[in-house]
Amino acid sequence: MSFIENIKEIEKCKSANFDTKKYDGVVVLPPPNITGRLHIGHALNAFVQDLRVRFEKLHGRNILWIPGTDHSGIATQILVEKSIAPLTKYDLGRENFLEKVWDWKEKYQENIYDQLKSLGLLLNWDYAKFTMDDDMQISVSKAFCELYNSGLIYKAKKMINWDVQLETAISDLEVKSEEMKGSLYYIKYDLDDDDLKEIVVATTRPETLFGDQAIAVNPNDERYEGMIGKFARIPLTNRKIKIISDERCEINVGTGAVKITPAHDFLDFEIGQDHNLDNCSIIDQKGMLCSDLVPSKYIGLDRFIVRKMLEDDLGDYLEKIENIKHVIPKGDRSGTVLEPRLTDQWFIDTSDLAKQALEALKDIEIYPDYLVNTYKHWMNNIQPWCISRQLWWGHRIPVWYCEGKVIVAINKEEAEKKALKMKLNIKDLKQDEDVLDTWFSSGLWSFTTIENNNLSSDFYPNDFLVTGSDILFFWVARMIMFGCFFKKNVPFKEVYLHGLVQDGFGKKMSKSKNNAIDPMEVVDKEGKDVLRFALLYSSIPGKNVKFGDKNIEHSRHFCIKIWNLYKYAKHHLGNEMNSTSDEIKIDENIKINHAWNIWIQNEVDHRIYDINKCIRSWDLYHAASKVYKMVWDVFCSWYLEGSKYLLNSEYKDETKYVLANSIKKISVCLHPFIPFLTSYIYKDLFGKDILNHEMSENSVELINNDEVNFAKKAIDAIRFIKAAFEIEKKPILHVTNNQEYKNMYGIINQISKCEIQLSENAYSEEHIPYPISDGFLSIPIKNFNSNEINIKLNKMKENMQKEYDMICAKCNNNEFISKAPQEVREEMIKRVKILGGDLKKMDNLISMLENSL
RNA sequence: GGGUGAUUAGCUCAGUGGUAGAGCAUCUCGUUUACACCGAGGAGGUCGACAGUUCGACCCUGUCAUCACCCA
Repeated sequence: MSFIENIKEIEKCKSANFDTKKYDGVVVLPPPNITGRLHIGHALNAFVQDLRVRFEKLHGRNILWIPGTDHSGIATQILVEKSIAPLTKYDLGRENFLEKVWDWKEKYQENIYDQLKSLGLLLNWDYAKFTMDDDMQISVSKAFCELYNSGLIYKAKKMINWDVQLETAISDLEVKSEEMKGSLYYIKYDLDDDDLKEIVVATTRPETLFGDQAIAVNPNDERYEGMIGKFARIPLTNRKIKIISDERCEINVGTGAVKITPAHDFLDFEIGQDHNLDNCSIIDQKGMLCSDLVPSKYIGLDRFIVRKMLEDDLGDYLEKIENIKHVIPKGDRSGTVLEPRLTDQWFIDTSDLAKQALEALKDIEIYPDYLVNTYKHWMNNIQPWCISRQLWWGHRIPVWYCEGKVIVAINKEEAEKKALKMKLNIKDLKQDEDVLDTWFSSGLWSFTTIENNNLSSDFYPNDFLVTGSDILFFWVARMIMFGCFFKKNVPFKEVYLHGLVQDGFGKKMSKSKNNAIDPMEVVDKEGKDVLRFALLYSSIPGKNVKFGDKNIEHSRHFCIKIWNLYKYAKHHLGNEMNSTSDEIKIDENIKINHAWNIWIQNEVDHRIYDINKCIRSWDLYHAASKVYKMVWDVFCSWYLEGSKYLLNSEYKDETKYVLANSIKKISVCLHPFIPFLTSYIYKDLFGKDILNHEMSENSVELINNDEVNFAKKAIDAIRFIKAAFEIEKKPILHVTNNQEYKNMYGIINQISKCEIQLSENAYSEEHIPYPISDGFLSIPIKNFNSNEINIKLNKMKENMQKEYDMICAKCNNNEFISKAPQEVREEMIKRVKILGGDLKKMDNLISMLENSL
């Protein structure tokens, strides 16, 4: 059976049991939208959390990990509207349309849940929540009322960014500025009292000229000194507008004179307020021209069409058109050019919330930490948050209107009660048509999930939050603001923000570019563990994740390596299986004597401790790469190879113990990264569920092991010589060393495939003596090309000499001697001694070879 | 315009005030013993540029260049 077949079988097994009545903490899954399928970013996000949940479990903490989905107002509504085409939502009416959305929700929520389940996560499905569940909706209404009663929510007529395609207001965060090519139109306005004089205004939006209320110039602009206070006439309609002066008008832009259309531009609005100008709107919610200020031929036409028409219609009034590049605000979801509009909207006054959210930083660890600055910067420049949306799908704003009065209540019954108290006619009670920004309910997620699952309030704050760095402001910041306001405490103790998953070349994954990797396809083809390790091993903190087939291949190779490690262990430990329980019996009291075994136990313990430290600080890339090194480079390439000798020696029993015990520890350490494979290995070898294992957590110092160092250096040297000189397959290694490292000869022999002989004299005509620290290797060579060897040896000597000279120069530098720390000086002196000795040996070797020619 | 980060091997990226690292790719050699989905070895780098601090800088500090992201 191939590895893939094996792992597919293994992954079919249910993950080890994790049923517990008692939880020590709560973590929430960032709820995916119900818009479709999971993408690779969801997989990364889920794996990171699952890693930590398993890690904590292995350290004795049971974390309740709560799944859920998000109703995602705008995105879902767009999709459902598309799905009912050619009908429109207006054809169905609000109630019928919403029924369609709920059908959609049922279908896609199940889809998403199935996909999450196929990733093999420790989510507890009994606690799953949807942002629009009845109880969650009540929580949202309550939160709205509380904020309203505290004076933090208010309704106001303000300039907001309006999406003409979606026909709704959006928040500042949903605006994406894009640099585009555009035109600057220079338009002449006749002066009212003097037909011969004119004022030229530069604008990028000529179609708004019908809504002009003034022309502004800078008070310091000498060109227009005499014109301030006079009147000009709008071309085509001849309406009179005043020429005003305002410092916000930039002298160097265009002609220095700008038209002021308070209803259609943020700055114009401000200027208009200060100069008591009217706010006549001439563009409707669809981006069409309206209002009786507009000539009838343009009414009902799109703003861009009118712009084009005006290029002709303005005739002589249009002085010139200049090509420019400028920044255009576009809707994040729809991609259409946004229209600043003056409308009634609900806002949250964020200034106090932001203050608390900044103070809260002392109670939250943000990883990677440089994002703290980004967070602070945003909080310090925060604006009121527009929370109302002119959509149908979402949390309906819990506000009722009755006989001109405003009633804020958690539901209709409460609103009626209040209306009756106010002696109003409840027949006139009408709820606000708008819904809330999706992020409003998301902002409450950290505690509404706890409360609506009837969990103890002790579970707040959550242990941690893992999410994408792209929603730091949308979600993380809002959760912190809301957490501090509603619960008087931060929502979570730690936040880990991972990057976006991009393709192997750093490009955004998208269906149109055909570079998207579907996590479900990878799971089908490669297995959950392979996808998981591939993603974890690619996610460098603070960077976007570059992810391609190479990453998957690398991960697959690693999983196969582990599989083969297991096969080796099974083969050598197999006969130690207890026939009844089918598990390896480990004698805990066995005495470990051989240096190779002593070394690996210490090495593994030390590395595991180090890896755990990385995991705790959310440095998963380094944790994964250290895991990789421990398994491949240390355990398989060194220890395992040596154990092949030991398992046939007098050290057989202790070696079996060390092999089994190390694999046990390594499996547990690996488990959060590669759960299915390790569960299987652990269960098969040790007969228990891996998640019931408890890791010990002592800091372990690396102990220097001279014997092992000697063996490794000897093996390195033999390998080098063998490769460099292409000597015969089984050379004899003469060791002039004393008996100190005798125990290592078997291992050296096993790994380097050399025969070991003790020899008093390293120098003889058939041998190349090669210096290794604390001894000599004497390697016999025959049929060698002496010229080639000479070149190689001299090159080696050159390198040694270079290093020797450098260190000598350092040691002879008085300033170095007097200023460098003692340990560095000692290190240099030690190295100069060793290098000096090696150089002498090398010299001897070279001259000996030359003499023998 | 403001902010944050980056610039290291052909590619993707780690890294540390004291001799420059990994994976992939490339080249050479090697399949009897967990693994060719493997093992051994080689080649390949003025660590973006210029100053400064330091006994010593790829690392710290400044300036500049280029790139990326975020906010206007």
